[in-house]
Amino acid sequence: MQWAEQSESRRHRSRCRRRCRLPTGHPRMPRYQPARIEPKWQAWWDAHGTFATPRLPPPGAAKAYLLDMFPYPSGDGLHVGHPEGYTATDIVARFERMRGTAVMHPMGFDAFGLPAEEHAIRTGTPPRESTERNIATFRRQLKMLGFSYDWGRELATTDPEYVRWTQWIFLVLFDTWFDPERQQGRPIAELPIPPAITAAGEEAVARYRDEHRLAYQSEAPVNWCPALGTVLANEEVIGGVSERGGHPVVRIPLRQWMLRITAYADRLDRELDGLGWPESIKKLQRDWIGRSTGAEVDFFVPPAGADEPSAFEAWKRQRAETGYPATPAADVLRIYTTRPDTLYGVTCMVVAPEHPLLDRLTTPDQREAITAYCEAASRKSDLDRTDLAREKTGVFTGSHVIHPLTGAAVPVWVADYVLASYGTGAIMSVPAHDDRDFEFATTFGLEITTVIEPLDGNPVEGLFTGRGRAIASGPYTGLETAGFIERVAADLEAAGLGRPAVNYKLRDWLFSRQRFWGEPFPILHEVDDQDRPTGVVRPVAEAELPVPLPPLTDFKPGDTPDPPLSRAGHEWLFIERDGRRYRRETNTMPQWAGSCWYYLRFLDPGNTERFLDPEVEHAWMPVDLYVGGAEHAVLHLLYARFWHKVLHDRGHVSHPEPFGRLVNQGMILGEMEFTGYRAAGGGWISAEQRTEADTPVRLPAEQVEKQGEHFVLRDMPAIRVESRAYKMSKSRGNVVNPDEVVREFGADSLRLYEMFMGPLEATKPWSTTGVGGVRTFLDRCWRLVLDERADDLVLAPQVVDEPASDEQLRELHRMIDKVTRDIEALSFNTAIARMMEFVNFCTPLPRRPQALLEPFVTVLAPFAPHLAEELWEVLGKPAPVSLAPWPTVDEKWLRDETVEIPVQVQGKLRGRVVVPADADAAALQAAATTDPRIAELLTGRTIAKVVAVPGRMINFVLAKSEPQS
RNA sequence: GCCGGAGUGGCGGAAUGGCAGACGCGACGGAUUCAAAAUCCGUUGCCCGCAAGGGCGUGUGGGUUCAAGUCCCACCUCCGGCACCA
Repeated sequence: MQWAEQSESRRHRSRCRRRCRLPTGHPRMPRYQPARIEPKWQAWWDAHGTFATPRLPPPGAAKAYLLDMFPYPSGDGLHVGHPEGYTATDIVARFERMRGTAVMHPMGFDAFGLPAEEHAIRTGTPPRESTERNIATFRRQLKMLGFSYDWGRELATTDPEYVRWTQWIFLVLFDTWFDPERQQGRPIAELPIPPAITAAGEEAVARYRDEHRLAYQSEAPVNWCPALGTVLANEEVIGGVSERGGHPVVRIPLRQWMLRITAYADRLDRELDGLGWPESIKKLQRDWIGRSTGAEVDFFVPPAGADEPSAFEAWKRQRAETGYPATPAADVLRIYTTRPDTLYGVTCMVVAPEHPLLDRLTTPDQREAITAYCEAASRKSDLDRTDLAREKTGVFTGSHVIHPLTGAAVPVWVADYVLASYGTGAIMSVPAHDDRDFEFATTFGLEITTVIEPLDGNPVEGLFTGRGRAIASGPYTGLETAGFIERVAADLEAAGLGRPAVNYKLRDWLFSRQRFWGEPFPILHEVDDQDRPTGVVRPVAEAELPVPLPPLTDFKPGDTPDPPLSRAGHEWLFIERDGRRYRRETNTMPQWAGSCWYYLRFLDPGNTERFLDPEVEHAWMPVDLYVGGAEHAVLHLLYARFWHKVLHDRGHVSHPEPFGRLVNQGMILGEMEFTGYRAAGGGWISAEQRTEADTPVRLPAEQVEKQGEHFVLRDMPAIRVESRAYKMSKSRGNVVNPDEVVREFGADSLRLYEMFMGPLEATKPWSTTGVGGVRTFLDRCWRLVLDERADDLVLAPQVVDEPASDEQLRELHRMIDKVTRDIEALSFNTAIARMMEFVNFCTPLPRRPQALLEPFVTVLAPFAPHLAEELWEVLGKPAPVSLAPWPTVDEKWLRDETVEIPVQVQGKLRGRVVVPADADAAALQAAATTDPRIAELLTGRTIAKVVAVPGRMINFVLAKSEPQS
């Protein structure tokens, strides 16, 4: 394995050396040397401002906003996955520019983030320093690839001016409440205050407002690891201990900033409809939002010692009068269900361990068990609690509630498979028709009552979760699921016992982090003379933004969940305004904040008056094409849409959605690998028989061959070998470095290769010989125009200034037509294939008319811009080809005079005939039947039918005949 | 378990229901060269055949159609995502 890798890379290196070095003895021989021409043209574009974008599109011009997901500038530098999407948008940007479209094509850096902070903790270097260093590397690498960004618009989310407006948007969220009736965010000043609140005084009004803001504070349980001194994400907690170090983790409530994204759940779901996004991504978002419809139902909690039937009847009478209350009082257990048609199958209730009513429902003899159970549950992370493989656990509370329709007593249990954060934190358990309830009931030997049977009438033993027809359901017996749900929900509502309800899996967005390297919140907490918070919160005035990060030297987390910013000096931490003393908010925003609106700031990056000029916004938005990895299918794209909608509601942007068309580039895997397995004894073992004990060994391709379905060892065909490509990773050692590829093959080759690998959206393995293949193509382009044997850059002797032939023009215009359509469809691999065919066509020509080469170079320009500029110059055309007009296709060259038509007999290809392009069905048939082979096949047979598609094919269908003996 | 996506030569991949394998890699042969590299030209799905030609071929099994890689049904495998949301 070692050996194979070494020999391979040695081969690459030696090939590179041959290619890149000037040929000895002919120092001026003008070979294609990307290392020379690429920096030259990058500097030229820079100096001439070739890609600078005006503030507004010129009057009358179409606009195109072509956006890449901006990178996090990691210390590892650019990965070959980055240029894949970047090249795609760059080709479109360059193409659109050449067509006269006003193009917005910016780039920046998503520069807040954990790695920089961890680096800072390790080394003591301020995160800003390492971040700036990494940005410099990324910028150099992006420029090296010749992307046509307007670098004048570059921004980093960490720029103080950018942070200023991120904080400003937070204040917009803070100043907004969601009006459910209008389904719209509105200024907090317009929030109607109930008279009772007004009467209670100014403080009550302030509290009421705070409770309705889109940015609000709440006590949320978090994973706190005392040993590590930090709060951990759910994914970082395994089995109740920290993934790193195995330290205990406790769930503690902590004051957190939340964003009320759930208010927009419905719009975020519905407004996906019109977007030009992949259906799979829309579905991911819909699933994440997780809208479900059903009903809420109240189960009566009988007061201790009361006569239950009469208390229940009294409660029902009261409910019939007052109706269903918006918030449940302590006399009911409220549940949410998507299947109210199974109400008659309820055999038990289950509440989450955190349910507020649990304490009241617990009887003295069960208290000890319940307390122990809840404590154990509180120590588990969400991840442990939702581990499906785990057996159901739970404890009986000792008490019961009354079923609102049947009046039956239903026992109440507590179990952690019920989540406090969804619905009402309590469920009705219907074991016969829900698999989780079934499992729970089976574990604890609870009753199972069947109330639904399948529509086909065959009764089902045990669990049936499908829709069907109700049985043993009182007045609803015989109804089908949909009708039952509709009717029972209406009946419950009329009786004040329940109502139709909608629920979302989406939770409000926990927006604060106990980290240093993020945007400080522009929020002040009032403190008393002992520095204790009074609970009054005040936003920092807009004019005082940005709130900068304090200078710190120690970024380490502390012993308490207190954020690093709380260790800032007093001069940062405390501030006086209007005679009151305030302490700054010390949490910071998560990394998502900056990426929620960068696409807006690109349009107006230098604006010091506002976050974005409305005139500019109106002219460029929405984004016409957004390309990036599918890993952002949910979070980034959902968060950005949410912010955008709030900004829209508040009148700051003119479109409800930011990204019109979205495309996900596929992942680039490492090179294909063959893996054999050695058993403990040293002998080979076939891949399908291997066990954990066998050692994987990477094999060179020469030792492997394909036999039937599988790859086997060439020398031992009984031994199967695995063949696949893996995700690039440092630990696997299969990471391809763009710097090295550019050094060996050139930036144009890297760009072209990544586009030629396959469809943009497909996952595809890297192949270094494949890069060599496109490099060969570029070499051929070079030689098509230039004389490699001359001493200077001069045209090849075959290049002539004479008119192109009809055949050549036909070839040229077809190529232009295909490439144009393929760019529009983002089908770059086939566009490149077509250009290759064109070069293959031109190479053997003894005389190559300039009229053929010049349009070709313009078409090549979006793909291999540096080479195209150089060829353009040698052809004597004024630079830059990057802004030359895209060649127009002359339709007349797309039409053929004659076409070759396949002739089928009984659906099988039996010959071809050449006919005029406009030959109709009759002419086709006449031509086909004169072909001797076809005529012979038709002799003595009856033609039952002739299917002739003019310009396409002809098929003779024969009548059935007796088999000849 | 659920939801996506994909299965086509040795490999990456092309193919509005109408000539399967464009283009590239690799391999093989030739020209050039003292030799090699580079370059240029050619061959390359499998099987039978000297050839002309024929047969078979797009994960598997069915179906629709004059015609299926493409449409429909069932299944298998791989990749990715989600995962007790009542």
